[in-house]
Amino acid sequence: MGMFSALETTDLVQQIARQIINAITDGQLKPGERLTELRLSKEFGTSRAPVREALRLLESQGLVVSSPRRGFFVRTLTSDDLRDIYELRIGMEIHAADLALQRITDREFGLLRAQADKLYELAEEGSIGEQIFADFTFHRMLCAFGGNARLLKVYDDLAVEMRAGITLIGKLYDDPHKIAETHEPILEALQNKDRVKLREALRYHIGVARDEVVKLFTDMGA
Amino acid sequence: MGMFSALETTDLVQQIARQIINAITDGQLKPGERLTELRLSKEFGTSRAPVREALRLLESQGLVVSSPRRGFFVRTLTSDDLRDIYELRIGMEIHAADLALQRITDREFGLLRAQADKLYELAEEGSIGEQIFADFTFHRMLCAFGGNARLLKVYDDLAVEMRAGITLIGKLYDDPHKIAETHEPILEALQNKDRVKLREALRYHIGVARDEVVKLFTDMGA
DNA sequence: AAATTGAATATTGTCGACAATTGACACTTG
DNA sequence: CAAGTGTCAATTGTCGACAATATTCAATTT
Repeated sequence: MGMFSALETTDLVQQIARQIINAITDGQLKPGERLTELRLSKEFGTSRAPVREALRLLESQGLVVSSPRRGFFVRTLTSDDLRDIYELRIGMEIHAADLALQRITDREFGLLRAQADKLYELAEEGSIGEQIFADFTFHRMLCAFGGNARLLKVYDDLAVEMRAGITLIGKLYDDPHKIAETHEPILEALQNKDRVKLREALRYHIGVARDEVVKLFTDMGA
Repeated sequence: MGMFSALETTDLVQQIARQIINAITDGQLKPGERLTELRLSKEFGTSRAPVREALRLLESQGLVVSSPRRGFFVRTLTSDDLRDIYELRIGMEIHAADLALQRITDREFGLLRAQADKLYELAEEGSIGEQIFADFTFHRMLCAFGGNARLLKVYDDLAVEMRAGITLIGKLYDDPHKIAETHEPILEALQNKDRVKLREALRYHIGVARDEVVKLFTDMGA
């Protein structure tokens, strides 16, 4: 390893994309809202070109939609979309966990255990945002330990959409203590190398989240 | 229904992206090859702007990679990449099939049956390209019948990469008759609504494909 | 000869401009 | 007054240009 670390190449497109993502997942930009290139480029102090490229990037991630000659709009999530996203998440995460079962190291398991413990802490004294982020981190770690880079990339894309959906709902979908506890069967099955139990645990765990999210979203009248 | 159908809005970016995809999956553009914007824009007779946007689109699909200030390159697939892609495909397709099991109609099952029969026909008298496409269509139909739009989109993205990998290998990875036959257990399990058998059949079927593809690819010295 | 340096060339990142298209709104017309 | 038409401002699609950066390659040094 060299003496110096690579300097941050501040890619303008990347920066713009990041900011728009944040604005959407924070709820500052509302679903269906029009994103005119000129307005955005003025806010960022750039020309329209990098904004357009950033928007295309976001379009491929499903965060915004475009129709030719009409421009870009923040994607409107329906309850069907949310159901699909969580449903897909179930399938991917079960598969990742299945892969992780065969290759997880003690150190990695320890990291998962620690992350689960963090959930208990945050259930006592954390903000909703922190709880959601910690929960997400647990599941992302599980996917990462599956060792499939392509899967992790898809999972991250899904996560952005999930976050947008949850922000839209605006409240936690269950008691945080209960959420923390439901991670135990997952860890247990992982430790015992029990594939069937692991699958069951994840299917149940995420299935509950899916049902709650869809329900809350539908109740809001979406 | 009106008298006229909507005129094709020939989106330039879309057209360019399509052409580049074809060139890559056909093997005209080789892995690692540099894609300079000026050269492409000259070939297409456009300016660089739409070319850049098309390349970003392809980047998000994983077909090309870019590094800042250095430009775009056709993605170089490693055998690890191919393993990851097929591994992920196993997980997604099992999940899609699981969903399809619960909701598939007789008509849809008939379409799958017909597609499987087509594989036998093509094993006798079809080109390799036709066989691969027919096989792919069968599996894509299975995913579609799962009813999850988001999953189908991810699957399609994966398919583009799979096709690029197969083109790179340049030959079929197994006896076409054998390939056709291995679809029977899938159809059987689907008809009998046997989730476990369906999962097993798919895992085996795609697992064989994964192993063969990775093996051929590694043998080529990649 | 191998490695290093430096100038020349090629390429990207970004910009401002212009034509084509869309959507809104006032205006005509029956 | 409803329906349709024409006009105008706003916005997108595309382009060519320029500065910043990367790559190439010949000259130089070790």
